[in-house]
This record gives sequence, structure tokens and C-alpha cells, in this order.
Amino acid sequence: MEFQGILNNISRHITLSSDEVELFTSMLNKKSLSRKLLLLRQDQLCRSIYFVDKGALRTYHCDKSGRESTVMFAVNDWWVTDMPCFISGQPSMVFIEAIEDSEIFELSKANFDLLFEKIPLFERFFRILMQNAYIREQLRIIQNLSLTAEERYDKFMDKYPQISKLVTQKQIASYLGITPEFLSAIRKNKSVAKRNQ
Amino acid sequence: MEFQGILNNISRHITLSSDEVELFTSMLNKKSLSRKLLLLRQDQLCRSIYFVDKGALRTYHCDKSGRESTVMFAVNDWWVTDMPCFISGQPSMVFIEAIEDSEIFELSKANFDLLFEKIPLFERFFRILMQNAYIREQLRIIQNLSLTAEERYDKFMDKYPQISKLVTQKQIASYLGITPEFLSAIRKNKSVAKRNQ
DNA sequence: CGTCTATTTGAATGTACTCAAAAGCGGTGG
DNA sequence: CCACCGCTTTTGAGTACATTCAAATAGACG
Repeated sequence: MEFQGILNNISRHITLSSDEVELFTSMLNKKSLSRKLLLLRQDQLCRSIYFVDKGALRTYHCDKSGRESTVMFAVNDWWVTDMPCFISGQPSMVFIEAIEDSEIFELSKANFDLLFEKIPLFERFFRILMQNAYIREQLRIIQNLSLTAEERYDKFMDKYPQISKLVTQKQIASYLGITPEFLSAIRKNKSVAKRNQ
Repeated sequence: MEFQGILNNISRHITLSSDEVELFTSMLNKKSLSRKLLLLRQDQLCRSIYFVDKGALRTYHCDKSGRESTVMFAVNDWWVTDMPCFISGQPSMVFIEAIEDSEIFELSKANFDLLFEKIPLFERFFRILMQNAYIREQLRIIQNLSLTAEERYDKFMDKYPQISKLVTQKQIASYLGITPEFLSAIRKNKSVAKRNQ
């Protein structure tokens, strides 16, 4: 059924009554995105949070000189938005782009707020979601501060094997904070080292 | 009154009845830390979350070669813990150290869990807390990926003027992910540039 | 098939690090 | 109150990691 993925995601942390399921799903707006479509542009307002049902999205920041930094990849069963902008209403610092044909559910900020009012149990769900997001980001910061580019690449490939098959090297490089050329050099090093072992 | 600071912090997001205040404060354990005392050691278990009432703490990771990376500074009115370890029970990746004589409130993991059971409203409070923490960390990641060391230093001084007066340059450098020597060079550059303008 | 983008390669460059030593600063004990 | 100790900060030389730029090659898509 249509909402199976998202309801399953939610049931990992909270249990809803059928009325609550009804109310929640009525707040969702299903969207189909084709590859390369931009769901959000930098400097625009981000008024929704999204659940990826199928496909994959990428969130990236573009600095003044045009250099991209990938903030996150979101594959199915992930929630994604530009949280700073979604919460505070300031202009977005990121683009959100479909990197595959995708099916997503959109929950508007108004419905997000209403959801907490109508079903306070969702506070728990999003508390856990935010908590996990915070934990992930903090580990990433520690790794960015204490590991070399090559070590970060290894960890990334270990942690997200499915994502690594989906995205280009250029995108991985921008997630790691290095240039595509340097990632290419790292990979070359590895294959030489492997051959000589 | 003893709990004024922490209750004030909580009332920014939720409103408690006097019974709830009573229950909540009964779960807290007040601690006084003298400067340089370690509240948590890396590789140990982190069984509590802390609220800084007075003073200042620093959270830092130590890699295999002994290099420190500061994860966060927590001054008064901040909550701090090693979230990955507090939530999942795995060994800690960080030290938490008092950088001044400090007064803190400790909330144990058991009471943290109990709190949600007894006063579900706290789900909302911590949802917002985690949300803000996530937002902060994500902005930090974007900045670490897209800005030079000097730009990161400027942003840090702008964003946390009170912290910058409290901590050593070495600690700031380890927060920015650079060596103390290089931070010193950046500062020298600045003072030269300023003199010539 | 042609076009566009991703990836690789290499040379030159720049940013940030290491190591060592000197200078500065704060706290503590005599 | 001053002298000393330990730690932080500065300085400088040499080095390493990562970038830039340009060009060639490879792959993907229409």
C-alpha cells in the first residue's frame, strides 16, 4: 500500500492508532521527481520536510566561487530537508536535488507543526530522528577534524556502501571536502598498493 | 533559587506544572567541578546528560597520535553529553573537561528515559534541543567544507565572542581543525593587515 | 554517432603541518 | 614578592597534503 514505507519508518519509534494513521497520511503530499530535478534551490525558502520513499536525493551547498559541498545523501527510508531553514524560515543554504528518479512524501511546515498539536506522540518520533541526525553529524565532524582525506573516504565507503554505488566520484569528493582530482589520486594509490601487496 | 537557571532554560520551550517541576528537579544531581577536572574520559561509558549552570566545559576527541579535536564548548545554559554514547551505550569517543570551576546538573540516562514516561512534554523539549543541536552541527559541517581556516576563525569569533575570551588559542585551533601554530600565523596576518589599512 | 560530463593524469602552486626553539604568561611555592 | 616551572603562543625553516589548471581519456545519454 501507498504509505507502507513511511508508516513502517514511523513504527520503528512510535505506535499510532488507525485514526492517527489516517490523520497523518492525510497531511502528506506525494511527489514524483525525475533525476536532476531540484526540489529546493539555495537562497529560496524551505517550507517542507521530505521522506524518500524510492530513489535518492542529494543536499549540497554552493559557495561564492561555485564550489559544491555535499551536506547529505538521502536514499529510501530517509527524511530530508534543509533543517535550519525549515525551522527558522531563513533562506536556504543548500540545494536539494534528485540524483535518481524518486518518489517522496512532502510534509509542509504547517502540517509539521499541526502534527505535534494533534498527535503529541510525534514529538517523540522527531525527537529520536533529530537525535540520530545530531549524532551522525557529530561523528562526521570528529572524522573531518581528525582523519585524512583517504581515511574519510574509507569510512564513507564502509558506512554507505549502497550510496557509494549510486553517486559519482565528484559527489563523493564534495561530501568528503576534497577535489575530484584528489579523490582520483587517492583511488589510484589504493589500486597500486593493492596490486603490490 | 537553586534550579532557577535550568528551569528557565526549560521554560523557553515547554511549561511545566509545579508537580512536574518537583518531579523533574528531584531527578537532578548537582555537581561542582573544579577547573581541569574530567567529567568523562574517552573510551568510558557516558551515562548522563549535563546542564551547565555556571562555568564552562569542553568536549574533545583524542586520536591515536594524541591530537585533540574540540567537538564543542558548553558555557552556562547549555546541555552537554556525548550523545552517541549516552544514547547507544557504546564507549565514548570524547573527553568532557571543566575549563573553569563549574556548577552543573546531572540527569542520568535512567532518569532521562523515565522523564519521557512520566512527563511526555519533555519529548517536545528534547526534540527542540536535538533539532537545534543538529542545525548547529550541520552549519558547522558546511563551514568546515567550504571555508578556509581563516574564514572559519572569523566566524567562530563572531558567533561565540564570550567563549573566545574563555578558552585558549590552542583550544580554538583544535575546534577549527588546525594547529595552534597555524592559528598563530593567521592572527599575525590579521594584525599586519590591520596595521596597513 | 556526437555531445556532455566524469574521471584521470601531470605539473606547478598553495595551504596547512611538523619540528624545534624562543618568548610570553600565569600560577605556585619559597 | 619574586623566582621558577609548566604551558601557551610565536617564529621560522622545511615538508606534506591537497588544490588549481590544462589536457587527455573514458563513459553516459540522447
